[in-house]
Amino acid sequence: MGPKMKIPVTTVNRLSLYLRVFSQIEKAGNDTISSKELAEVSGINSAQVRKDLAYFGQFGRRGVGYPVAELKKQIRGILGLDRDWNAAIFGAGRLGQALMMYPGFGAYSFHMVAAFDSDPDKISWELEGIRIYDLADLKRQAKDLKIEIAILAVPAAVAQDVANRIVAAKIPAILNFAPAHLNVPAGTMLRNVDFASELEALTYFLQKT
Amino acid sequence: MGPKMKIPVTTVNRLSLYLRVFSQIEKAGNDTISSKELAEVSGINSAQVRKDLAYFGQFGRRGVGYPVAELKKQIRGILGLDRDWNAAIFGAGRLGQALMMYPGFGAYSFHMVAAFDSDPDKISWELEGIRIYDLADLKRQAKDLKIEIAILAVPAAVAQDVANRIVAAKIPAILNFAPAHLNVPAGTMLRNVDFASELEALTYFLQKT
DNA sequence: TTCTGTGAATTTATTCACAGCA
DNA sequence: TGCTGTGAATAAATTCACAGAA
Repeated sequence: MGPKMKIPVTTVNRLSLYLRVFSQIEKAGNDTISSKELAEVSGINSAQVRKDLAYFGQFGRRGVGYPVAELKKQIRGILGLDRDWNAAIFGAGRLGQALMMYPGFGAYSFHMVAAFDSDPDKISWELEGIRIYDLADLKRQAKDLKIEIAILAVPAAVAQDVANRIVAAKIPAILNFAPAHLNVPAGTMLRNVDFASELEALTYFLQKT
Repeated sequence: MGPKMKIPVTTVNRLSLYLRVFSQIEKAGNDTISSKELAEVSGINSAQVRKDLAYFGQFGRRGVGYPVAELKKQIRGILGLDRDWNAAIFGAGRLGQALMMYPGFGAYSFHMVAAFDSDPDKISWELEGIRIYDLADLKRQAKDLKIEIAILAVPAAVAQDVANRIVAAKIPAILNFAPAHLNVPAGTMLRNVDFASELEALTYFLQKT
């Protein structure tokens, strides 16, 4: 399968699901896993699993399955997790602070290099070894600290404005936690983590019971 | 369009997006909005917007557009946000505590009635007026407090176990914040909020720049 | 005219089903 | 035999394109 082939976004999302599943079943000790087994624990069709993996190479062996350790390493490589990424938190309010302390980030391949806020009472503080900078200094710090990912945890009302500054500072990716819809130019990567939206989908389906 | 028609999940997700967009543009003052305008700010095709809304009724007027206030009310009703939902947090660690304090929940239609943990140092505490109960008491409290939504913020390693207890306590919906893949029976609604997974998708696309 | 509501066409994603390798 | 890798079939979601109401 050629390296130029276009990969569906849904496939990329499932690759991280497979990583989760691996860390959950790894103890089980088998050093290979079949697409059928991986599919069952993931709640996905087995042909889908094979197709997802086949986009990136021939990792499996017919009659045997996939070597777990090797496959895990491959997926991490595909997702770009074989190196560290510099991230910064925007908004040092409650959510931002909780995210600064969240052990999950460090545990994966993310290095939290800074936080930004515009509240003078917060600026220059440090939390979990992460310094809080003035948002007004963003352009300089983004360059000096080589920030690659912006984690946006500001109130919805100012989210678009802060996003604009992030774009202007040439940070190429934003993970948005604010319950707001952001418009960013094509060159900027954007993903949303919207609790409220997920809850709203839950209540829609709950209603129909 | 008949009420028996099956609604795509993607449509339900977009309905909450439209609500976000409304609260962002409401100040602009116009009392109607066209599918084209709504599509533009939402980053969606205008036929998609019309189709999404048409699943639930004929809310628009040809040549005019959709009445904003009315449409907003309709969407809230469709999503089940015209009444309150009792939710409880599972896991009173850092993430759980941050979620307990998160103003967003109350602001929408969610009422946080309890938290659960199994750490004796945390049990019986209260945070933001939310009492922390012993996880062992879940079955009784779930019934007494009429918990309808479980917000899971425990470590990944115990997430499946706590999810099993939630299912056993007959709570019909789970919003999972743990970076773990959960298996739940068909009668239980499950949605995942996985920061790490979103970051991993970002790095995949960042790599290719 | 403008803009909705919606069938038809298209694109994208998932699942089937099987040839071929270990 | 057991399982991958992958074309072909199917299903689902999106977009086009236009008839018809205001």
